[in-house]
Amino acid sequence: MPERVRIVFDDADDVPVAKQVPETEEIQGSKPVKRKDQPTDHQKQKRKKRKLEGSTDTRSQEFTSSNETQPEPVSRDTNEKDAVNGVANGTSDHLKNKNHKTKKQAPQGTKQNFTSLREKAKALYETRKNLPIFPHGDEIRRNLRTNDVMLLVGETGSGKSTQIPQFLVNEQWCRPTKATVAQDDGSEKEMTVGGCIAITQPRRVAAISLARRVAEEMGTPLGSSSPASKVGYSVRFDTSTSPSTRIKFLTEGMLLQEMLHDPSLTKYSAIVVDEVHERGVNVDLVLGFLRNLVSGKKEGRGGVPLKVVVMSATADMESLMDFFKEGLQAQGDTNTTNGNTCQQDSSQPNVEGKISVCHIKGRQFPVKTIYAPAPVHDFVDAALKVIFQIHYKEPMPGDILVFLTGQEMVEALEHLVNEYATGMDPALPKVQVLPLFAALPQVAQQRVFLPAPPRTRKIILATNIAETSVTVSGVRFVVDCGKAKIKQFRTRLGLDSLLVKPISKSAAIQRKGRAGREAPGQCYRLYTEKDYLALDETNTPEILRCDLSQALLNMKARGVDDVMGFPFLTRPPRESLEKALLQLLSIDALEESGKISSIGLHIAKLPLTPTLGRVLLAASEHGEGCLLDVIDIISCLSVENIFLNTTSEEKKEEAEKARRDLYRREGDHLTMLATVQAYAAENTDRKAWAERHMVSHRAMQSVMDVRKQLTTQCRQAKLLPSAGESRNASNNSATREPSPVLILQSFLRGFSTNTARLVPDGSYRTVVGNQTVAIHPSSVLFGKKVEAIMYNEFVFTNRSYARGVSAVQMDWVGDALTGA
DNA sequence: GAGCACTGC
Repeated sequence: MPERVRIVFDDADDVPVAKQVPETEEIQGSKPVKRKDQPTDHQKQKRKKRKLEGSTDTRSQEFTSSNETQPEPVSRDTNEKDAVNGVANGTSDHLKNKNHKTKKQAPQGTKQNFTSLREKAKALYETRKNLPIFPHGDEIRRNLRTNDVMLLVGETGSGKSTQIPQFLVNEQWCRPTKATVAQDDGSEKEMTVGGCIAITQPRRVAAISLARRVAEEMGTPLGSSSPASKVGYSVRFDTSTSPSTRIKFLTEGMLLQEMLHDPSLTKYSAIVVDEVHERGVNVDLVLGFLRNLVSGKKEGRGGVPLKVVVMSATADMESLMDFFKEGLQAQGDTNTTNGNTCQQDSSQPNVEGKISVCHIKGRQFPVKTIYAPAPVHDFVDAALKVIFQIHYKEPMPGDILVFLTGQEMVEALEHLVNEYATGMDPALPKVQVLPLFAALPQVAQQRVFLPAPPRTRKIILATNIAETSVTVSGVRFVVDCGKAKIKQFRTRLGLDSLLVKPISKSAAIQRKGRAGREAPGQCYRLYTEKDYLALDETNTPEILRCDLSQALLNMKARGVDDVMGFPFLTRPPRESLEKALLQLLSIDALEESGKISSIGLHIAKLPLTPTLGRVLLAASEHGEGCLLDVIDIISCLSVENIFLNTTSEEKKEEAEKARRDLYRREGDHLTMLATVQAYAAENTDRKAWAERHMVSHRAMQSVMDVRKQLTTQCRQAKLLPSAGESRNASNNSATREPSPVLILQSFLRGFSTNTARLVPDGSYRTVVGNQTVAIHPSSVLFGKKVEAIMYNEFVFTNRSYARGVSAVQMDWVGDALTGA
């Protein structure tokens, strides 16, 4: 077997080396720590030249090398956070001992507790001082004293997420200020404005772990653990703050939610928007609202300025600069009606001076890039060759991380690598293949983090989950296929497409950076350098790829009536905006005038898509029992798949058997209801119950969280009687029979356009648009023929699929479409 | 006969 692999490589050796020296990507500076043995750039150039003239380095004959040495601006710094945590763990043992000693004298004393917190913070200060951003503290403070807006490029490992809030928290402008604030009704009110700093994060875990770290560095307890805590966080289902909180980490969605109640963000003196380069829809909305705030008159803040710091890991700051400049200009020259914005910066000195830009180098080991000499068509085959090429030639240690497009490819390659490895020379180190994708059970995902057995190289086969969400240590080799599956909403068809597309340059750089976390590394790109240079610079912002109805409802709820005039960092096509407006109109979230309706306002407050929110309100009209049932179903729909994947044929049969008592012939919605109710009724061991029924316990825990949140909100909105009021016995879900007709009719109020009818040839055609759609194989209705179906999602992968499907009657669909 | 990745008072 190994022979075969070798032969493949020998073939490749005949490929002539067509090496071009790249003009780009050779940026000086930012040397990683502890690298005395590294050659200088001059030496590297020399070596590169030698290689071109025909070196003995066999590696370069298979893959041309661009010899990138500089740490590129690697986006997304989960790394940074991990690195920081790693150091923290290193010191904490030592501190724990200290702690232990002092505890003997005053075991329970709060005072003692604070002393140890301070000691720990003191020790951490030494680490903080070494962060690349640390020397920039004064400069950053100085800039923000005069400017309200600051753009900061901080590469991976620069320490920006943890240090910026600490740099600013003791500034004069960050103190709470008494101000006279204009109220909505025109009256004025004396109130305190400012005092807090908010830092937004795209992910929950990041928000929580950063808060924990910053609390440690500041020597303060975390969040709600003490009323004196200065650092807290707020994410969905988990808010931990205190009356003394001055620094708060929150998810972008949480900040939007806060803005719904306090549009002027009166609690805050500064908002730090971190990781903007990820460009989720929420961050685009946050930036639009913040631009309006900083360039407005700030009546809602009694004139107290709000400082905005926008942080990104990629250097693409020009568009952000223009974005904020435009807002401040509009404020500055209200008299000028000149349509052309000034090209020359110097002609707008007032505006220019209000925005500062700061660039902080990161800390990353160099990663050498090796390109495929010719375009690759079979990624599985190409990756297999490269994996063994690395394994044969490169010394241990050094794990390999392979980026592939999806589960299918991961499993195919896993199979092949294992097959080759069985015939490998026993003298060679062993290999351990570890698949990694989101649908993999948690336990299997965790295996990636365990150290490999002795003399074993880990080979991690991952989807783009490893690009942002998960950091694996020990990786020195990255193999990148250059593609990813990307979900795109197609307005015209009203469906989501999940297609394999080339990644962006910044994603390629991000993937490559995963090899240089702990030591110099190598990145094998399974595409040519020419193809790399042709990639888009950045990922397509989500706002161009998704259904905009939720974003628009969000804006309408904040009083933005002219959504076409909203300051979008990237403006979605007019067609998408119009489609979303029509969609909102069709569910009565907007009035004919385009203003938000009372129904719309209600829906905007729910943590649901507008359609699901509409369903919830429709269900409330059918009584308490129906609403409770619909909440159960909606909770499932807003969570990942609750049923575990069935990989093998026998497992599939096993699952069918285990779930038989949960399946409902009416379809997926009532099946979900039966599952939630059975799970909730299980009072002894829910985990065991889930395992028995091949239901994901993790997903069900999330379902229960959402269910609780929605129930609470419905009680507050008086859609349900308050918790204290005794429930009508007939409404107890354990004893009451659900009404499938009422439930499905409630769903049709939101999903009337997501319906299809059976046509004589046995296929389904959408009622609106007459497109062919197939029931997704994961549905309980898969292979069944009913008069008509209603579905939650319309997805195009290899063909058009309806997911989340229930049987409905055509006359219900007719009623729902005509609004009867 | 099939599942890129996140997120929400």
